[in-house]
Amino acid sequence: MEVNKEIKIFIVDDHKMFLDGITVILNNISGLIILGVAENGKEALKLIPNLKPDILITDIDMPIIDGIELTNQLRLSYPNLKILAVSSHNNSTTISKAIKAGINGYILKNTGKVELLKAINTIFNGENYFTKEVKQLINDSIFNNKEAKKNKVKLSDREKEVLYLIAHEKSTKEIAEKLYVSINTVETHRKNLMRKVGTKNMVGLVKYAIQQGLI
Amino acid sequence: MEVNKEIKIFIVDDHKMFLDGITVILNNISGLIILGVAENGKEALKLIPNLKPDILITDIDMPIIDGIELTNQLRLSYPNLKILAVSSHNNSTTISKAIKAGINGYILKNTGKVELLKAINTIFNGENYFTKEVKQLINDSIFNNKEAKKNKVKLSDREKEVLYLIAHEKSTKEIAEKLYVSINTVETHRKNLMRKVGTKNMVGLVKYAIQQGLI
DNA sequence: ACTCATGTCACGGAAAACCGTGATTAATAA
DNA sequence: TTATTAATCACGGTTTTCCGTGACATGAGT
Repeated sequence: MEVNKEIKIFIVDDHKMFLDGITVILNNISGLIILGVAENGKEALKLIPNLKPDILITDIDMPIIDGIELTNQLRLSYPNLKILAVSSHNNSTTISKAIKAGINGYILKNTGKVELLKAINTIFNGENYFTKEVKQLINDSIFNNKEAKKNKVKLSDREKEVLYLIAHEKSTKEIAEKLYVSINTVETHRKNLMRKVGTKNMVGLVKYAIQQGLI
Repeated sequence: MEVNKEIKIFIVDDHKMFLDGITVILNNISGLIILGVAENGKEALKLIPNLKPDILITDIDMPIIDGIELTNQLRLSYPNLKILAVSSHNNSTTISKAIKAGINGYILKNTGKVELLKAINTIFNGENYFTKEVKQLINDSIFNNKEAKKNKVKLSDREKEVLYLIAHEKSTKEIAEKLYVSINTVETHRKNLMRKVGTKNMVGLVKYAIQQGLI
């Protein structure tokens, strides 16, 4: 088992215990290299230009320069730097700001090591990683539009069944036959689905179904 | 940073060097526990019932009882056991058999540690994990149907544009207005899209668009 | 020179989706 | 008890999608 790439990491946190803990954890994982650490944003800004890490793991709540301000200052100069925010609490305003600043991931301090590794791997591979709770908040508060409404509606079992079949490219007629009900009934379900989901056609329904993981 | 869960792992490989290597690597990662190892399938079948691992990492090519046979024998008795196949070569027949046997993941021996960890985390969380090359093979050979064709077709720029708008819930009329062409033209594009993608309606197009990351 | 893909447009008909409105039954929640 | 929901069905009308078929111009590649 060869190592293809080593991920160079820089960590910023004003809590020394946390800093030490995460450093030990990540140091014991080959494939990862801790290039350096800092206890505040100012120090981080000095060190990062020379060290050129792949990933910056930063606390959000820090004195003077917090994680968001740090991200803002780094984002333009280092567009390829992946920034993983680690925070002890999750309020939507902070998360919203962090996302706007351009972080690539956001996890909570009470999440396990397994998820930390997953987050690191994910953002290193160019994707964003947000922990489950944060995803929920994003849906609930930032996307305060159609999306939010989409996620609030409750579909009945029958409606889910119909939606599932729609998303599997079945026509109304086919669905009616499959469920042993009339075409009119299926059309009513479809209408109700569109009303609940907030869309005007099948395309919206399919997108919703995929987004919700119903297919 | 607390550890939520520890992942219990059992490893089978007839190459002792590989076995030692992977054991050392994984032992250095907290969150993972190597419960035991075996150099052949028979030995593994003896040890696994007592050790009850979460994840079995097994080589595919082994004498007497190979990884696929091992999977077949374990799958029924231990439905919750996650099995990660590790193989040095990737031919579609083997992969096909492995998937039918019920493995949860398939990676290659030349992949890095980072991906190994990703695979372990992924299958531990109940999802399947297949390395990129394997995914490609799956698409090319096993799903020798619509899916394969879907991934082979080339859409023209204009078609992609139309597909993008379709997936954004625009009607033919709206698309025609937006692109300054006639409705007939948009319908032709849509027809060609459906022909190329291999579907009979908008639902299939949207699913394709999402799958291809066009929206 | 010829073929092929692309992009444009047209026509007609069948099928399906879309929309509004209303109704019945059963079960459940307030 | 009353109100709400889920699930069922109906009807009529409009709009859109779906399908086949054909045509023309352009440009790139063989």
